[in-house]
Amino acid sequence: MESKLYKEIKDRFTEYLTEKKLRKTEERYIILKEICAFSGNFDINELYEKINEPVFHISKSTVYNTLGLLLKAGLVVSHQISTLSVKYELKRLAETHLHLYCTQCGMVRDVKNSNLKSFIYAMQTPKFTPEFYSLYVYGICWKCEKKLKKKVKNGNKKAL
Amino acid sequence: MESKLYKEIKDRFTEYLTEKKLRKTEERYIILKEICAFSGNFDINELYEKINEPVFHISKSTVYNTLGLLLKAGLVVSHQISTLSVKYELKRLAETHLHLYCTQCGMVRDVKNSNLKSFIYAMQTPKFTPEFYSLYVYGICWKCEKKLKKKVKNGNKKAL
DNA sequence: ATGTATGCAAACCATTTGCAATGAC
DNA sequence: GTCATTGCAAATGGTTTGCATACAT
Repeated sequence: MESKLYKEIKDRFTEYLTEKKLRKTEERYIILKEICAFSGNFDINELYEKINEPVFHISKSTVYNTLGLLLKAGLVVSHQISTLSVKYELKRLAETHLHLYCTQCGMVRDVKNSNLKSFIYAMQTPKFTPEFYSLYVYGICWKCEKKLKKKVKNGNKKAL
Repeated sequence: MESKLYKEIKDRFTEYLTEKKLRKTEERYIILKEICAFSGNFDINELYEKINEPVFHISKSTVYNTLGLLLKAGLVVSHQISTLSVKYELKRLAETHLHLYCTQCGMVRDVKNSNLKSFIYAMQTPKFTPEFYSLYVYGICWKCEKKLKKKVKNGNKKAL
């Protein structure tokens, strides 16, 4: 099933490949299709596993390569939050998203906020042409907060 | 010369170390002092070189260790923008800053904006307790824009 | 036919880990 | 004296690079 979103973004990717005289390979479109099926952020491993399940084989190099192309084409954005994981997201979705990052468990939750875009683009940024933004809010998620409260009750004063 | 900022943050670090029963070593205070001397973001190498110039020697392990502590203590925040560089910043300064990131040359410029804080904390974040945020605006800096215009004039259509 | 793309393996490099020696308490 | 911290060296692991083979144009 080809989603409406995929169809639209696929066309823009094709335009990009044509303009830059790059090849339209099957792998690239398979990767893009799987990316469009995510509703929010994902990392390279989630994408890699999804693509190669259960059979078709596309190497990690190619996944990296294609993600790089999509970043350059402005169709995907990357969020590097912690040392251990780069998250990617369709630019289209990311534009109205902000990202809640739990500093305890590393969870990232995307939250929609439609005021954000206009607020940010209304700001002055001298000598700089903005193209995109990303907002991370760091804090503690609900689950971790519960766990922490338990610990405090038990008199555990160590470890934040 | 001990800055006012350093004095204040040093006291909060001391409180933290005391509370957690950690040791107050000379190295930790030297590192904190140099951090306070930055007016905006810095990376591990800039910090490391500044500390060990021209004589005193503190190892990179210790710098990493101390940065980790300061992050836990909530005195410093980290921004991981690209794969190759984690940037750090005093939380105190970062709270009113947003970050302009040039996707061409990798430059990061901190810009003060006093409306930001209240706008962001006014947002609803269900099941999540926010503690800090960071906003990156990606785009093209002035210098790179000039260079790109030249390239386009010369008919270079390749490489974004 | 030409030269880009794929996919494997090896290289890279920032960060983390292990551990003996040091030093804060 | 005890045990956290330092600093070196080695390990780790995500990402990048090199190159032979495959394939889009």
